[in-house]
Amino acid sequence: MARHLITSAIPYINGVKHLGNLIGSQLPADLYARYLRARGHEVLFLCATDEHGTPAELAAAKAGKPIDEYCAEMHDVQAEIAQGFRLSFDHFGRSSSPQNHRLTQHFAGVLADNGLIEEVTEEQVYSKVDGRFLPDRYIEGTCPNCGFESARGDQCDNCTKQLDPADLIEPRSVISGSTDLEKRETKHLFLRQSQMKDKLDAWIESKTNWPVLTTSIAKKWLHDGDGLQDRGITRDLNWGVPVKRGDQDWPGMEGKVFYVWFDAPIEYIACAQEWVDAGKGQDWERWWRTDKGADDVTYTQFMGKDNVPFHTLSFPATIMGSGEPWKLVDYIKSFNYLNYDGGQFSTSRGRGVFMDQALEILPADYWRWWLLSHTPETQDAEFTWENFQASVNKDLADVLGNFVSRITKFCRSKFGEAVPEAGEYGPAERALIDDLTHRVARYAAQMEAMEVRKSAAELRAIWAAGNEYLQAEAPWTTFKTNPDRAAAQVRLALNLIPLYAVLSAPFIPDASTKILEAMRVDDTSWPDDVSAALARMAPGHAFEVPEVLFAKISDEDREAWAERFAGARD
RNA sequence: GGCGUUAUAGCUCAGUUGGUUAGAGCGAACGACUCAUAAUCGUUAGGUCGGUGGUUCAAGUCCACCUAACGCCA
Repeated sequence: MARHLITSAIPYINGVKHLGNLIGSQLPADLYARYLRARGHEVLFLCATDEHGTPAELAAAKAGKPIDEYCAEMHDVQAEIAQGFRLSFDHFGRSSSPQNHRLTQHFAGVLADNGLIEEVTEEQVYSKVDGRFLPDRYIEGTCPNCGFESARGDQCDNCTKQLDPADLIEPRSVISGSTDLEKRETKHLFLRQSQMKDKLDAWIESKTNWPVLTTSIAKKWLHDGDGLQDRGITRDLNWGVPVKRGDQDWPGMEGKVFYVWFDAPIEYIACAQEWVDAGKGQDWERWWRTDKGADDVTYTQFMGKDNVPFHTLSFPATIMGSGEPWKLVDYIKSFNYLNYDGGQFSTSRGRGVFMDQALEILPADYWRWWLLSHTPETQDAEFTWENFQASVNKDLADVLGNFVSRITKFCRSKFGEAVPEAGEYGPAERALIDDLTHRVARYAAQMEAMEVRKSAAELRAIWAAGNEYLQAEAPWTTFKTNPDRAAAQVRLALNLIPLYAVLSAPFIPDASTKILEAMRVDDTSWPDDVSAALARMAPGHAFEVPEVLFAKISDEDREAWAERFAGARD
């Protein structure tokens, strides 16, 4: 029994996320959390919404709502969708929480005390009409290079030339369209990451068991060009954590907030406080303070590759720089991208399947299985409707669903809806148990190692082993000449069902529950002893033939969905 | 323009530090079975591992160049 802290990258607040976001962090994190709980470990699995920053402000403005109201609503929407996908967070927090405000200000304070914060004065574009500074990409104008009229301040979308807002002809605010812009001086805080480069470098070097995707990205940022750069951690915005030095005002920083990338990872810690304050647990420091019990915690983070720099460098710089005994991450599992039918998922163009839409058309288990069994672990992966339909129909409906169906129905017709008691197990049964013992051990090892696709493949092989056994032993034939022998075969095959349900629960929790209910099995303990686990349903144990577990996806459905999600959302 | 990633059977993907006849699932063909969601099980076919050259006793696995796709950056 060990203690595991697990966090998933926190999704941004401005809208429903697509399947690529889901498989890139939350879903594999959930798989791991469920597996570890099933093995009897103590798990704290946290996630939250990332609520600060300009995109959130603009999304709220577009929705015609105050920013705080908008975020509260979107948080509830995302929380409900997460529940719909059965993401088993112990708490789904908010980076805008008072706990995170205090903690973020605390970290900034101690970092400043340790000489790791620098005040820098720079010029930025200010829009008088909007009453705010404008980030580069929120300034538009005519491209000096190609004449394109909607070139953004950072780059022209037409000729791809990189631009400075000052280059634009007739620059205007994207927010209001106002051309009344000017350059103003503004002061910001920078986190002196460069001071900690060697320490971070040594730390990354020591993580020899991390995925190469994780370490290679970290090393690139550490060593490329001039090496790790200091990073601005404040912005001229209204919505965010007000800049304070601990609980003291920060002279010269009035009206400014911390940059979203500074406060977002700190929410991992604040979220544990929210978890306690919500009455769901107690003593969050036992998970986060190595001086208060977190020394024996194993902390694992899950994220897409775009988030790796912040988790391998920026956030550790914050933790290390504080000089306080906060828990550092032990393992970072990162993922590549999921592409949609030959291209990228696109939130802006509505291309691909979004989480709410996915749940509208199919139960969560279908998505969980396909996504997890195709997780982009070693390279970018590809979602196509043909592949989705084929995989789900074959794996879930045919291999697993039909297995449950065929053996329960056969038993019902020959022996009734209870486990038959006649007959003894012979060599074939012992061989199956032996085979499954090895397979379950391999499955556990893959899950332990967070090898998601390999775990899924092994689980499928375990399902198939039941079909192989039935096909080879053919109880329907045996029954004609030796009913007792058939009874023993059916008894073993029936017992495979709850075994499969328990093993499969991290992947397909709903189906697992349905199966166990139909089999009337309450014992969901992990099958450390496969032989014993296959005796869970004793002779005479009554069960019900379950409803069809997984209906197949028809060609008509597939074609309709492919068309619906090709682009231009709603 | 610079940097980086990827390119393995029709499809989706595995292939530790270079080492026997390159693997899996799906799809295909054929066969078996008929309990089951026309499901299952078995067998077979299919790849000069993007191209060229090089290092090595030995390269999908290292190096150079080329091509293609994608990504990041100034």
